[in-house]
Amino acid sequence: MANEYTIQQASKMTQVSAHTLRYYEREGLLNVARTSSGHRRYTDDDIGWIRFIMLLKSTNMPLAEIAQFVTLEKDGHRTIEKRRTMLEDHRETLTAHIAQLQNYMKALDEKIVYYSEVNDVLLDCVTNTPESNGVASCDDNYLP
Amino acid sequence: MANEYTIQQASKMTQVSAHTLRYYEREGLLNVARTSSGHRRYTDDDIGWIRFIMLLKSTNMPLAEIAQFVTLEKDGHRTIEKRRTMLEDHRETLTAHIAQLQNYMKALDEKIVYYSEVNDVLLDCVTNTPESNGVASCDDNYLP
DNA sequence: CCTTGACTTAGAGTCAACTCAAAGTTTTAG
DNA sequence: CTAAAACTTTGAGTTGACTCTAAGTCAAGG
Repeated sequence: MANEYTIQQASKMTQVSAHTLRYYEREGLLNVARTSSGHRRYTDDDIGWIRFIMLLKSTNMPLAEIAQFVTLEKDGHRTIEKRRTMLEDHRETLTAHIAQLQNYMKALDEKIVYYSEVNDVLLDCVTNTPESNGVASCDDNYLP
Repeated sequence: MANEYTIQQASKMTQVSAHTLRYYEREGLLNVARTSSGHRRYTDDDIGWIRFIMLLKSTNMPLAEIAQFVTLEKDGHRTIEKRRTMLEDHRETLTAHIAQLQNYMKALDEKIVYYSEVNDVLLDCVTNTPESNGVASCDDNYLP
């Protein structure tokens, strides 16, 4: 239960490259124990924390903010309230972001419908001889 | 109905800075007419197109892909089918992305619940005298 | 003991998407 | 007609998040 992993093993377990793991440590997102010779040894807690970092990252939290979270963590349980608040704020941001994406999705759908319709019109143009039809849309290049 | 706008006006109308509008043009996302002296003149179609670019961008389409879209547009209606396909592919990507964010949201909620619970436990620790309770979690710093 | 592969660091390079600066030209208001 | 504001270009700088290189140290198998 007190497992330790090299950077390569940690990399495999978390799908984060060793390069990036070192980078995260330099940026203060991670604080990994070392052997006497200076090699990193990741614990299960570290692995869990890296997975959490990936979760925050995937939901658009910037590294700097994640680093701030870590700073709070170093100050122990006095900061738990603050950290929960950070997570809740982040949750709000994410909710808003998802809602906005769903709106964009609607707009995108409308564009797609529009393209389908224009395509139908143009198929008509092709079916008839080019000269035999003077519909403006057959010559239009622009599609908003 | 054949309105024309300077770059500043276009910027105001689309909320995209003049800097960025020039940048987009350099990157092939935009093709704006000029006055005889070389000043840009944006049409209503250009404004519509910029808004469309912003939509694609907001839904994570990289500029390079948007530029490819423009290239197809230049080739006229022969490429409409292709462009619709691109939009549909993009729609799929967006759908998947939203679904994933919703999953992350669930994971985030679990973390928040966890933090709330830990906080409750710690409040207990504070309420009782420090020495009178030997619960490990009162001293733990790590929160996965 | 030796080799091979894994590890270490500091610092440079990359990429996307801007963002700004400098030096010069054009437009417009008075 | 002139001064100020707006425009032009080329090219460099910035930011966030990596990604790689070089030069060296360490660890495990035969």
